[in-house]
Amino acid sequence: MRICSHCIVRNRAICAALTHDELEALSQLGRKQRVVRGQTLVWEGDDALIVANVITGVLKVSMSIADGREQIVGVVFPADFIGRPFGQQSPYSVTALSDAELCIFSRSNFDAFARSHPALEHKLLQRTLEELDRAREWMLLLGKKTATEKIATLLLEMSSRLGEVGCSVEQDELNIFELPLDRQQIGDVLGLTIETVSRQLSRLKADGVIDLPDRRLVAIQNRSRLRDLSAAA
Amino acid sequence: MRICSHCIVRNRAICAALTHDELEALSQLGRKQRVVRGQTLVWEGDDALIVANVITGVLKVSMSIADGREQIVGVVFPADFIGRPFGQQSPYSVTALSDAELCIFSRSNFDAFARSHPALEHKLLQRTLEELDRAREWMLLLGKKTATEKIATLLLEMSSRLGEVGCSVEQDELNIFELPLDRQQIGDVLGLTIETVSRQLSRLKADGVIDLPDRRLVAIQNRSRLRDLSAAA
DNA sequence: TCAACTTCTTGATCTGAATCAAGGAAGCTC
DNA sequence: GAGCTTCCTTGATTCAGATCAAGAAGTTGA
Repeated sequence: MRICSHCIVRNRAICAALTHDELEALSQLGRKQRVVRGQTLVWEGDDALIVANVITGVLKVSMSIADGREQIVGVVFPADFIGRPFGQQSPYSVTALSDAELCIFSRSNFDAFARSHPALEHKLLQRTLEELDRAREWMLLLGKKTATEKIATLLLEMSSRLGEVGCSVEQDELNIFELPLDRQQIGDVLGLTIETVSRQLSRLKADGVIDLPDRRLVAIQNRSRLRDLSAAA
Repeated sequence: MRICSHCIVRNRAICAALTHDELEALSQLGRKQRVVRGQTLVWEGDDALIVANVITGVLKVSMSIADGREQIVGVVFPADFIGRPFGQQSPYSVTALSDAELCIFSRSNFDAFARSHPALEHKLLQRTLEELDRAREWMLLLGKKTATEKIATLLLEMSSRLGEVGCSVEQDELNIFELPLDRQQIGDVLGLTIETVSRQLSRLKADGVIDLPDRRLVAIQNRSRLRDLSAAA
């Protein structure tokens, strides 16, 4: 892996904190890896052996209860960081929602490198703080929002997160996008059943707030109405 | 503030990362402050002007929706860190649940100090990663657990968190403890109403799993049963 | 000691979302 | 292009927890 300078997420991933030489050193530790949709990289409770940067694709972070109930606790996009540095076990599973390309490191190598490169740790800290903010925002959604508000919030969030693309740090709010989640997974993100998700989406479509050209596509037709429905702060 | 060496949380707070001289320097930036129960240190959406270490007392971190619905997204104990470093606004409020003593810093001073002391940033990163793990664990609870499971999980969590005390890094699981939350706040942590909380607690008492000697005290009488009820992983 | 208040408990009823139950539509395979 | 399979939608019914309502228990203060 000696191609960081061509990496399409180089300006947005945590690697952006490093100098040319440092980047070269880090790249020696990592390797590029493709994963296919459905593949699980890390299992909940297993030793946390790897960390990675996402180059392309979308992955889910999930936790579950012994009887099989599952909650998706994070959705990971290009330029995001995956894994649990400085921890022996991973408290969650990480699974690809689409085919994806990762820049993967052994956790112990990465931990050591990070400890000796404060600029990288600083970026990682900022990422983790942002991730914590997002997790807490989602706790508000899970604990207090209605099904309609949950769906509206998710659609707006997806529109925004999927708008961060390529190398640029800029982002757009997309008005038409492909959901990286099927209906069951939407339910697992929002704490709803698949039937409730389907009904809510049908109703938003019937009300002309969105259109659903096919199973995965969403077109936002009335963003301000959607924002009202989301009970955003 | 030149008394860090006598601080009762010195071994457990993030300051433990610092040498004697560094600690001296940091202490010049901070001041000790008392807050009373109910006092709000930081308001959701306001500029994030301060950060702090908790010396004694318990505080809540909360987020809310415009119509007043509130979700408690974190409970902060002695030796924990409060605030949103490296961010302009605080996305959440921080309010004292009991009288408390804090070691308080201006955020900008703290940010600058942290950036030039990697060992401190490293500790802060570890804290933030642990906090993120806890937030995600709570997302599983909010999204997928029943009222009984939620209450059982909270009681076990409180028993464990309140057992981390004083200067020592050791901890116990307490079998009798005082809840730092009233019934409404328990509801706001768990995504339940006050009535449901009250009913669930009454039922656990009737079943002999716990005792409730008064409004705030909880005695765990059958921990393994409580653990079963919590649907722990 | 009592009045006013706050907090908590308990009961009755309601309701939003879950569950149960059929189908329908889109993709794949052979 | 017939038959699977997977995913999604829609309808009927149920139920866990919310809401509405009343009072009990504890607290504060004169």
